[in-house]
Amino acid sequence: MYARVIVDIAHSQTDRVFEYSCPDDMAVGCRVKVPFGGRIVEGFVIGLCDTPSFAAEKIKPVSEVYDEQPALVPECFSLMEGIARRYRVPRAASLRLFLPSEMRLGKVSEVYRKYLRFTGAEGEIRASAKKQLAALDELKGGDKPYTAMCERHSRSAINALVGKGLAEVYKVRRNRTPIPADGGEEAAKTLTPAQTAAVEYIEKSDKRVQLIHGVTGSGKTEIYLTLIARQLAAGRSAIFLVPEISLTPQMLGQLRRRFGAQAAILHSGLSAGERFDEWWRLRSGEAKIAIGARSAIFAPLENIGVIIIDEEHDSSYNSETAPRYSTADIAKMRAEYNGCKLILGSATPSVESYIEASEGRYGLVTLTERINGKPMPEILIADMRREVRRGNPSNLSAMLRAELDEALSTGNQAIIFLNRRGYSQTVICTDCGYVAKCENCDVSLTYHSEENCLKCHYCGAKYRMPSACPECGGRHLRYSGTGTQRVVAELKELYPSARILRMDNDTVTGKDGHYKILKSFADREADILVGTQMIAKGHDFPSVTLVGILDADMSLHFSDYRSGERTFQLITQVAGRSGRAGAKGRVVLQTYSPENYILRYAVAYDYRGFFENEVKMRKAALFPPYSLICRVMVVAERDDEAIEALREAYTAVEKLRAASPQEFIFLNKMHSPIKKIQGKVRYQVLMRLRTKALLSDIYDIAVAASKPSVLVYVEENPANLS
DNA sequence: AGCACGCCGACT
DNA sequence: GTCGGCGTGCTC
Repeated sequence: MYARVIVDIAHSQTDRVFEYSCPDDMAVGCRVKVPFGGRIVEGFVIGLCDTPSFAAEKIKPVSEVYDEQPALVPECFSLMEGIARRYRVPRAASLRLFLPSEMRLGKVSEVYRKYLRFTGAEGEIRASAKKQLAALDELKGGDKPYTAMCERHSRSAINALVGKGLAEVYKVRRNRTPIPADGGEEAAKTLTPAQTAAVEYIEKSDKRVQLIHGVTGSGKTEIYLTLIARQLAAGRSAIFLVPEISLTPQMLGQLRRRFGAQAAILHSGLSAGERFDEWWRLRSGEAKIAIGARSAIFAPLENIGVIIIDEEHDSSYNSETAPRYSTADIAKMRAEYNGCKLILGSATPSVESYIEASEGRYGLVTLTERINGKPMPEILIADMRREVRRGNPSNLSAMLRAELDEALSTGNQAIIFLNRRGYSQTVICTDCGYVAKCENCDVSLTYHSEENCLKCHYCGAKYRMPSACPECGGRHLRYSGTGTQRVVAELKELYPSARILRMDNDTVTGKDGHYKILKSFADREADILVGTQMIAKGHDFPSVTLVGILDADMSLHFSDYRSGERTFQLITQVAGRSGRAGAKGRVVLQTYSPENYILRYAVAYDYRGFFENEVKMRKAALFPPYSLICRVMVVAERDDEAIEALREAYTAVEKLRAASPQEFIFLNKMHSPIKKIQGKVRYQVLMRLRTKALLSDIYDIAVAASKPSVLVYVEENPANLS
């Protein structure tokens, strides 16, 4: 028997199948150790054959087999090919996605618990061997843990029994299963007519992908859970994906209560051992539901009955390291392979997905009513231009302050949203115009008042806050642009008795930091929560009646075709935090562009209106999905090497354009908007293409232009252009 | 990716 | 005369 092996070396030159002789009981999907060019490396058995296709005398034997049960499910091999081809990575790199990282290099092994069992064999025990007799007697009453038996009867006695064949040791894998079901079991809730209709529609539909567009609080989760439960009942498994930030203990506890040990959780907050065990519970079939962030799409499940991607518009579903896969793409491949549905859910679907649904390629479920029947909070627009004219230097408009007064005096809570951490965005010298910049990155530094220092938000470097301008020695350094720390300072002055909590990257520390702050706010240990993007995701705060959005414009004026979409999503999501249970909520939206159409649609909760406008705009201007924006990034330590690689890539793309000029709407090479990050220079070839026809050629160009010292990679419709 | 094999400069 | 630089090439 011969094993067809992919060695675990992610390099184009080793990205081939190697053949090794192996025992006849070898199984496809096992991890093995094999001799490879004078050393031993890990590999994956991707196939078996009886006759080798390589000179038999050169074939070596597999040196070690890791897994009793193959770690890789059969589906992995078809996905491996798909990913390797689609994203131009070696097959070893695509196979690594299917294994938890701690499983490679033998970092974590399984934890076993040894048990003793009476074999039933007849054997001689002298009457004087009292300990052995007593131990055997106990064993006859049932299997016992090995260590406990040793303590009770001494190890020598136990080993003597084993030696005589009267008892035997067997191992049971012990699971380090995280997040116990604390509150017992939770029964399925009765579905509303709208939810029932949604489940029925989805199950009857013949479309592979289903989009659920449901307003905040419309009960999407219960639909997901019902779909999962029904697949489990049919003997199939399920994958449930949420953005990393939504994997809160509350959310996981809810799933544990509902599905018990059938749910396995895969996420970065777990210890290596926990993650390993949860993974094996899925692989062995003990658990049937994989819950996690993006990477859980690679869960080792067979016979998948449904795949769910909640908050499908969330950008965390795109991988930022090679292979730069889109989770929905992988999910589609898996849904196709398993013949199951892929459910995409969101209160603000991505324009791309909604186009697919509105043109009939995806099924579409629309939920317009909230479960509790409460209307969506009213969104008021505060015109900040008028505040400036009135001479209000504050970051808080008169309208927001009046609403804050009201909320606090009635004993309710408020959330203030501002997507910028730190105290001030930058420090500028009003004498000479000097702006403090990072030495490693081409960005201005953010002032942090708590540590009285300047921080770089791209590389984390800290600098001492200068007392005078380093350029001209001037003493007039001005804090320009507001961050969360400054808002907190301002609120403290205005509301000295209010308890204020801040949540951003600086206050969220440790794996539960995020949750701790939210819990403390939910427990009413604070009156006002000031935070960045991370407060926008679906957490329920029943007593929040006011949400303030300080600079709704910030994302609006980026020169990015998705800025309108992002702004709409952000406002809708943040607004959804207000008035979920009790009194009617309010939202104050501060802006310098109150007439902007994106804001108008957001205020009216008019997704359709926003969508139709957006589609018209993108069609007319040929923006995605009516074109493909493609960026070849060149990142290197040395400027000359980067420029050389950039030239090479650009010349190759130009050659493509000469051959098919009709494909190109735009092509240029340039510095990236942020010229340097973490000491590495960044250049790009930017292009807009009519179709995906040339995409694979572009990937080839990037592979060809990269070197060990120069990273060259392709981004399709990049989420940001930094 | 690594490691071997292989051909040209400064050292005991 | 040797030790060692890292350029090319192979790994079942």
